[in-house]
Amino acid sequence: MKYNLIIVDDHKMFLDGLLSILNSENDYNILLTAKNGKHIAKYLEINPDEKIDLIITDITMPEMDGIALNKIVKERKSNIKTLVVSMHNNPDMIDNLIEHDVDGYVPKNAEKEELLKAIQTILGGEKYFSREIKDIYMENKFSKKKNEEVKLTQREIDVITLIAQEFTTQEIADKLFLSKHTIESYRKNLIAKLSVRNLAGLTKYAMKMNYIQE
Amino acid sequence: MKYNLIIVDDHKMFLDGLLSILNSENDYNILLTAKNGKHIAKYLEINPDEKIDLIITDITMPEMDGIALNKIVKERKSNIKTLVVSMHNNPDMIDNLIEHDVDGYVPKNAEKEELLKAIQTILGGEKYFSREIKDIYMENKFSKKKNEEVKLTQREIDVITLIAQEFTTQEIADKLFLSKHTIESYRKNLIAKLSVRNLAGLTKYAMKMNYIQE
DNA sequence: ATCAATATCCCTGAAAACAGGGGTCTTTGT
DNA sequence: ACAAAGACCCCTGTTTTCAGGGATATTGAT
Repeated sequence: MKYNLIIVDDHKMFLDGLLSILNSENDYNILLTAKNGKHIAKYLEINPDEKIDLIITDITMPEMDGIALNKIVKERKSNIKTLVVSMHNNPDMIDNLIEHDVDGYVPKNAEKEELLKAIQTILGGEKYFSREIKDIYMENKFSKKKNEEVKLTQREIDVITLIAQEFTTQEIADKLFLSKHTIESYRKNLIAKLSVRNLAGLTKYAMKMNYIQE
Repeated sequence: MKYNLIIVDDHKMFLDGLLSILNSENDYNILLTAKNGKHIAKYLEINPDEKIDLIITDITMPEMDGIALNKIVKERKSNIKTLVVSMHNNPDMIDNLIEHDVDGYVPKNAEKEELLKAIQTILGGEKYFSREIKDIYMENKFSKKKNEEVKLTQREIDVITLIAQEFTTQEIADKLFLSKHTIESYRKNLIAKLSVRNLAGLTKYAMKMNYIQE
């Protein structure tokens, strides 16, 4: 009996690569491929009883990315394993995935052999993370300890986002229906919390955290 | 007689994808694959007389990226065609490639058929760019006209870099052995030139231009 | 030789940011 | 039930930014 796999990736050529690797193995049956997580989420909803063993997914995809997909799968269908194959090694993404019980993570520049090993390991019930990914995860956890878990409230995120979008204090106050003084307080707290010196530091933080895109 | 191709990409799995696509065609002989442009540049140097028809390359790679590789190939071996296959659609990268006579550009999310068409077109002596890439290129040229080529002097780059690194005006003045007033003038000019509103805008520009990494 | 671009410096006044305090009220967890 | 955390507001005084005008000296290209 073959394992049923689903592959999600918005890069056609990469998909072809994965397919050619997996088709040369006999144990895997590719149920479905898709360009984004939304298709898969829908599919799982419509076919609740189908036996699906593993979903292999990229991270950056239009509409619904791999982070969101993994979250949904683990919340609704925790018996389905998930393996992320991505070229991104953003520590926060990795952290998010691991917190949401992803079963494995292999970078896209990994050897074919490692990918197959990851799949086998995961289907065997264990987790598989590439050395590189483990290192990034640990490094991140370690340095987070030093920074003493800087966590912003939603309101603070609102304010820092607007600051990074080049709005003045008064404009932000108007937008949020708050007093100018309140915004000044938030800015002051943000600068202290994030250990930066001024607007430039706040802006960089906002970019790093993807509060703004530009 | 087969065409001799070289493929450069640091993502093993993607390489496998390309190989499986191209091996199923009979016209192509894959001479060599590599993980970065440096290997290829070396290879071309050592084997100056080998008949090479086309180099297919990614853009982001360690050591020597696709931009640099294309430049070198076109400068030293202009008879070798180059095709970029990348998921990046940064207008400046595309612009750079086209200025340096790249023969084609196909995004990684293109269909297999489009890739093959691109290769055939290029080997036939014409250029091939995906609709998407052409659009980005034209859009960029068009909007550049509007923005009237914002070009910063080296000194301005120095100043904006330090600003984005969170230094105060006085600190920047000290570092550059200039008066505080001079830095203020530079900042004023930068804000005008770049059509931004404040430090946040300057910081974002500096990041976009890679003046700072963080 | 000359002209444009660049680099440098200065001033004023208004607006904004910043440091460092103060506070109330509501929500949330235990 | 009560403490902690968050959201919200205010004040004073200093520093910095920003818009708007200047100016001069050097350099590079035509």
